[in-house]
Amino acid sequence: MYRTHTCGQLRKDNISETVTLAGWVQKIRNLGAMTFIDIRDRYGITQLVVEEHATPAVRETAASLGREFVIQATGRVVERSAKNPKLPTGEIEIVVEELKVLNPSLTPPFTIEDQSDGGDELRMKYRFLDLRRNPLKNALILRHQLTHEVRRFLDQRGFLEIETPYLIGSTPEGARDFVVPSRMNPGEFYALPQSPQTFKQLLMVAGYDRYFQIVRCFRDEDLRADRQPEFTQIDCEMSFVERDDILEIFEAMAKHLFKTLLNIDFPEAFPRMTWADAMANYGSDKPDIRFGMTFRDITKLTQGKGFGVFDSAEYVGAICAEGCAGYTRKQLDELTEFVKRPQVGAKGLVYVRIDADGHYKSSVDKFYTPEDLASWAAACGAKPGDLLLILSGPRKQTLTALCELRLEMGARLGLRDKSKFAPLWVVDFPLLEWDDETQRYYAMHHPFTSPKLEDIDLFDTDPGKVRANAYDFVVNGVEVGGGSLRIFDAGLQNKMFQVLGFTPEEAQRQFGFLMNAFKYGAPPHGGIAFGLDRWCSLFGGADSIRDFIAFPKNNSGRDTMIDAPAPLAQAQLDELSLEVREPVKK
RNA sequence: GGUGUGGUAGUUCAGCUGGUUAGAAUGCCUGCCUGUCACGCAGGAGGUCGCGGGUUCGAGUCCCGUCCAUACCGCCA
Repeated sequence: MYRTHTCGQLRKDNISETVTLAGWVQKIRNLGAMTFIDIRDRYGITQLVVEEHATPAVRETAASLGREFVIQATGRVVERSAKNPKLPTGEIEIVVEELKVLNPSLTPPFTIEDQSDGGDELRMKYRFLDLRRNPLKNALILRHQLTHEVRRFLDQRGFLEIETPYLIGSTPEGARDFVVPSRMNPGEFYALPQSPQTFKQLLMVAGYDRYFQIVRCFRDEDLRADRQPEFTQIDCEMSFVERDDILEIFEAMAKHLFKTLLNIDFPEAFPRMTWADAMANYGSDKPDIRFGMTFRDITKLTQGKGFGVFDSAEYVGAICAEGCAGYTRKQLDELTEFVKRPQVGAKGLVYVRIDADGHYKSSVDKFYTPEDLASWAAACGAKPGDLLLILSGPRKQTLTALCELRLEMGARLGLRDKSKFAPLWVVDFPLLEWDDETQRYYAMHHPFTSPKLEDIDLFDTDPGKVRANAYDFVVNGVEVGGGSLRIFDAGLQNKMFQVLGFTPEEAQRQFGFLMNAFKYGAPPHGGIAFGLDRWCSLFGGADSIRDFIAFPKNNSGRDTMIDAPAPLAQAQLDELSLEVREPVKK
């Protein structure tokens, strides 16, 4: 038997018991005649003490130890004379009678502590050591609890977890596919799924009316802090449901997760906002509604007074920063620099200060009377002490820039508190999105999304105006889920492909299997998929999803620990009928 | 594909307008220490300044290129 207890288990109640612990050496403090050894495992840390009267063998072994050695110690649990309130086991220690090195360790390249001294790159290369640290351990525990609660919740409501294939066919729509060569079919390729979308729809046709899967998805696109090439979705689909049936059940799931993982109650229904309102008031399809500061369109109020910048602008929008009238010249200059950054993309920033005594001071005093400024303030609901920040230009671009400015102001004013959660449903997304480059419409969600029936006439006149039965679940400005009602009529699906510029032959080749299935009694259905990694980072109060994935990829899509991707041997290439055009430079 | 930031002991970093032998902290090694828990004290080892080229009497420092990392933009149905 390697151990009788874990390193986080022993308390005062165990005093005078003889126990055996096994774990890693966290720290050695040699005081000469006596040596303290902190032994660590997944469950905690316990202090071992090797006293002067220990056997020579024990003392010799103790002297030979280094950090991260795997050891086994047997001894008696005693009450400490000097207690450590920082440790759950801090009231006791083990007086070592037997000590064994189960395996030595090289000195780790960084410290295995909550605040490690190692940089990201190094810790990634030695991920197996990094995972010994509490922050990563806790992140993985959170992930486990989250998936466990999801399964529990959905199982109780009759959802079946069904696996779908990872080796499927490639489709050009959407993100780039990761591709896998087929040895048995030379020159042909599988693709890894970007999502199990079509398979879950086929399961609906098959009659499995409540399906879910916690499933890996793959997208060969550039990475971000919150984007990995392989990521995990909580993928769900239901039959014989309308939109609100889906929103209600998954709202209940979200509330269950908030309650069980963070002990946060949401007694009210989550707010719902149309996509059009989200864009007009927040300039984003995933607004952070932890704070207000919504946009006000003051285009009409600002034009015709001789200020060329506003007069020629398609859109003039303002936000009201409460209590910021005291902003200094320097702070306003900083904000101007901020909005001019290429990522924000505004040309300049106009401000109006409403001083405590009700006087107005703006950067455009030359062009506007105090009455003009007062009318803007009234439109924005501003009061003395507030600051209006105004951007102008082409509508779409200005809304985006104003969104960035709003988020920046929210951050500066401390309104984006990570311990607060503001969930939101964004509904009625547009069905299609025009792409200037390729001069065609693309499905905003995916090509199986059902249009709203009342908009169906617009298909022939103004396809860009057609709204979809599509919805996103947004928390604190992060898109954590999205879904839609699906098209279940072969004729309508054909129409959709037509609008997307597919010839009937192309549609048949790529999605014929689905269209064919729809001819055999497809029920009305719809679903939603949640980003598990993002949900973890949100609950864990982190900006990056990487810490919630045991073995993530770096920014270049590489795993530096196992050194993947890597070139293939020629024999392997030959077997796969592959030729590498340019040798890999290394 | 683009923009910004970074790359100097094992590790995290400092190193000014170019100028003797490139520093600190921590880790590591040795010795001392009976109540430590960021133990303490004394000593020691440890460097291709990412790589290549250029400017210069002289480059960690300036210039060009390149590689790597990272945040963002494009991209992500």
